[in-house]
Amino acid sequence: MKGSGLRTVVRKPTVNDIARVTGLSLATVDRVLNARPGVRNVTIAKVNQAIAELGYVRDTAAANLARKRLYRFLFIIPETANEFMVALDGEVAAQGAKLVHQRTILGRESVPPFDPRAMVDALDALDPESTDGVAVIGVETPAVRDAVKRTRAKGIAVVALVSDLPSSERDHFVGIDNIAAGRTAARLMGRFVRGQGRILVIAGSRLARDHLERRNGFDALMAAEYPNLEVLASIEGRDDPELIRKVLPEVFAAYPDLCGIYSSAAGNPGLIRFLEDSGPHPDLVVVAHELTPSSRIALQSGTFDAIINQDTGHIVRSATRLLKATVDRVPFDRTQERIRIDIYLRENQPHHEGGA
Amino acid sequence: MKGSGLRTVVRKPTVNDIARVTGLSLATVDRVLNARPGVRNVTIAKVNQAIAELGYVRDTAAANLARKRLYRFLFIIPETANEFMVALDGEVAAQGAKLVHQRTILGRESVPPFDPRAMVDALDALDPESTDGVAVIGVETPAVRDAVKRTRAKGIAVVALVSDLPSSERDHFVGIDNIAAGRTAARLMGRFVRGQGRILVIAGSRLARDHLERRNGFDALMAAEYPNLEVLASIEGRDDPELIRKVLPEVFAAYPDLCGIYSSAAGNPGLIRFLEDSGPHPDLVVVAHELTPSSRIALQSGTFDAIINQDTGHIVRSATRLLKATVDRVPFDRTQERIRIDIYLRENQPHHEGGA
DNA sequence: TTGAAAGCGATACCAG
DNA sequence: CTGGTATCGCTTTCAA
Repeated sequence: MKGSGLRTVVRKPTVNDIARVTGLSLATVDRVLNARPGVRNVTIAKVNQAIAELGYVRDTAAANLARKRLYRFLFIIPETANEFMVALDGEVAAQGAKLVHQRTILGRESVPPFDPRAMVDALDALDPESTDGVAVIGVETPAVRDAVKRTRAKGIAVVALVSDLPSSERDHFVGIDNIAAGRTAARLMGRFVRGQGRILVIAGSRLARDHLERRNGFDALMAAEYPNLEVLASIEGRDDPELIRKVLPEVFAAYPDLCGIYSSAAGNPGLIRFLEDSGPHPDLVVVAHELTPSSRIALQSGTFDAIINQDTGHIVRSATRLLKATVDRVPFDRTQERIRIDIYLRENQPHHEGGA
Repeated sequence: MKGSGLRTVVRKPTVNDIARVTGLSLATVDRVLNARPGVRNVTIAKVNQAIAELGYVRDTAAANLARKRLYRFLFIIPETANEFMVALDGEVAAQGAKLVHQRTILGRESVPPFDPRAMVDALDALDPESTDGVAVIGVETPAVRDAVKRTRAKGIAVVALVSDLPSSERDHFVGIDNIAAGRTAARLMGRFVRGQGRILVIAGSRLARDHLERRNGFDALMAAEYPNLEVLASIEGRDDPELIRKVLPEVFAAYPDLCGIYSSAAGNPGLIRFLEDSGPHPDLVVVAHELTPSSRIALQSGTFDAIINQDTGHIVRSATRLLKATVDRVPFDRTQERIRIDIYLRENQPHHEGGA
């Protein structure tokens, strides 16, 4: 039995120690700590010297207390009825309720989906006086890209959620690697399907970068490794359950040898309803995205074979932490912020204990 | 565009407000807030009344500052060389380094693996004066169970890590549902294997509850749903790579129709070495546990087909949060603390960006 | 049983 | 350019 126990009782140095060591006042120490103007270079050097020697690290909690700091973050989420967005919005609301007690307030604002113009207006309306950071789910168009740049220029931190906006130079992206997610779906499809036949892909919007990336990843791996499975031209579900439900009968009629469906976007309830109404499909493999109330049931009953998920709770927590780290200009833990590409089968599905 | 913006600037009530409203002093308010003795019942009632009316919630950061609170937690981890334990230990070290700046110090202590006696001694040596909580990975024997009870009776919070100790009435369990993990492995095996044949299970120790549960879950699902696959009596790998490597040749010789291996414990490097030395096994499906440096490579190269993982970073963070919540007697977020049963295929494997 | 006042670590305002 | 001091929300002696 050995170990690096708990005996290291380290009285950490404070601003007072720095003041004492340098013979300066608290006020001056604070000035250099916060890079405020009006301090001679020699003095600055003296303080930094002491900081280095003492190994001083600011106590954020105390600083926030004194400063009465409030983190005001806004989540701009598409106003769609799909379960994933609803879940995400619910997480923002739920976590926001707790974060109030940690000097953080989360606001929510919804904009019409796939509407770059609305997103631009929402961003341009932001006031840095009342908003420290914003998390957006948007489509990557030049207008949006520029609006994000303007927002950051105003001094508001920006993270892209779910669908990346790399060209906008947002501070961070919080979401999964969608190309990898598409490849993962393809791998599951390839290994689960027996024999050969055709695969149907139900896509969402061609405007959304995440949907496109999934599709590309899926097609690439299927083509490379499962030549016996023919991937059909995808149908555009527009995340609309009713639309999806209505077009599926024709597809099934046209391709009797359909052996797999990859539902790469939203609108799963329509797919589920069709599959359950049209009797059991024992040899059909269905892989879908996002663990939601309806897809959960479909997975349980065997209508779906696998679900690829991104954890909405994690996404919201991560976005909040990253916005905080950005405005505080402090580093963050990469591994903690990496959103996993979750694979759920019936057996490893987390139990739903009430909650939103 | 609508939303519940950010305008709600809520000046939250403080102890001063309570004092003012009740006409009492800060000291008295503090006494009832912290359930300290020496306050008349009427006074207590008055304060509680005000708390309820104002909707007061204590500012933990300020309280900890004033109290100079330090959270001292100890992780007792088996002194095994296996990659999973090494990773876990590394996480404790890494997170501990950052947590110092958040009034939290994480200690580490190692004990001989599968040695109930050593664990009991380590627990009994704990002093509540210098330790607020402890996270243990241990085997569930009556002696350990009682030692955990004594530890809690001393006023030290206890969480079980990775392998549960339900009979000990530990405060929390941080880890996965291992029965479900076993079932998940079985499902992957059943869906990935083509045709029929025998399945080999490499087990760890019969003392470890987590290993047993995985085995039970695996067997149950295989028997119920894949009768065409015969699961052999498992071999005891004792988490020892060398031992595993040495016994495998006989197994392969004895069962030429081996079509799957479920490596349910540690010791993967031995399995990998054997598989790679004995030439390619195109039709052999291998499912193993824990994403580690060696299993990562095996997954990438195709030697392993799937890996079931529990995130060590998450486990350590969760254990720390739960210990904190326990000693502070405050609630926690169930969904955040649930450790997922991760499934990794080659395609959704997280990129390794340096780090431990 | 209750209150006054100092202090935790850091910030900010007002003088000098 | 630099220092003194009140303050943030809460805890903790020390007195009364």
